[in-house]
Amino acid sequence: MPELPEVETIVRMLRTQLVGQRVVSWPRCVATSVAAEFERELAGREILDVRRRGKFVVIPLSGDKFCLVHLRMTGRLIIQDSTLTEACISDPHVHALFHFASGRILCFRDTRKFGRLYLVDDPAEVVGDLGPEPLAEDFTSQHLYELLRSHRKRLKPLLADQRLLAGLGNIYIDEALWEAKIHPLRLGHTLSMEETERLHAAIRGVLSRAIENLGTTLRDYRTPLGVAGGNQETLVVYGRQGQPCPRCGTPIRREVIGGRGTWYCPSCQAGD
DNA sequence: ATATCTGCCTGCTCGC
DNA sequence: TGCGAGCAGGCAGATA
Repeated sequence: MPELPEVETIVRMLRTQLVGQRVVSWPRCVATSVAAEFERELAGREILDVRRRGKFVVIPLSGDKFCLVHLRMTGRLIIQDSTLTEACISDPHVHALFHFASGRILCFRDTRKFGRLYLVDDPAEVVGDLGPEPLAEDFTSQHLYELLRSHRKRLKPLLADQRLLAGLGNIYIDEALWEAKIHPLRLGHTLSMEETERLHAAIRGVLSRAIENLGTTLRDYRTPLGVAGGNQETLVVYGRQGQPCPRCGTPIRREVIGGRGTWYCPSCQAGD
């Protein structure tokens, strides 16, 4: 499932491949009037940049429009040679296809159809409510401290709330909490400054490392050129119930918190 | 304000 | 072997 590092990896590759390209057509999308509108609106526009905001891909287009993509669980953006256009169109999971004058295509493929495409005048219509970027230079531990104190929520659902902090998902929350040695059920406002500094460093460290490794591939995620990420090798707790904590040897525990599978070390991360 | 539940989806795993 | 049940989870929306 693409979280911040996966989207960042995708955005970097798309940027090198697509900036300056012109959308020729949009031959296929879901059969709604909205899709027809998409096709009409996109044709002829040039891709000016490819950026990321939280887990969104943000594509500024010529003519003051923005295309935004959220991959949710299984969404993928794939760059291919147009010789494969027919194969893409006959793929039942391909829901949209950008054609470019260069002869390449960009496929939006999503087996579970949770992903979303947007075409808007202002990105704020879609991402206006997102919290700060955890990797931004000006996102300090003091900011995180204030953010944690502003809500009486448990850390797991708090860190997953995109309105409070943008980009974290199930995997990196669990990994960051393990690294910071903090229990996922702790109430955010009970963290000391020292604990907050540990969490701040852990979040940024976990995300930065994942970007260096081109993202975490557990099943579906691939870069736009079809390559799996390598960060799954570095995961310590996510999906590893019963396996020994590499820090203390205690078996990793799985618990459902806020409706999500949550993995943590009951010894290192004691005290909820 | 926060927690909990449902729906959206499909592929995969598990148990019979 | 085959099949149905249950599960996974980001997010929106409803409800407690």
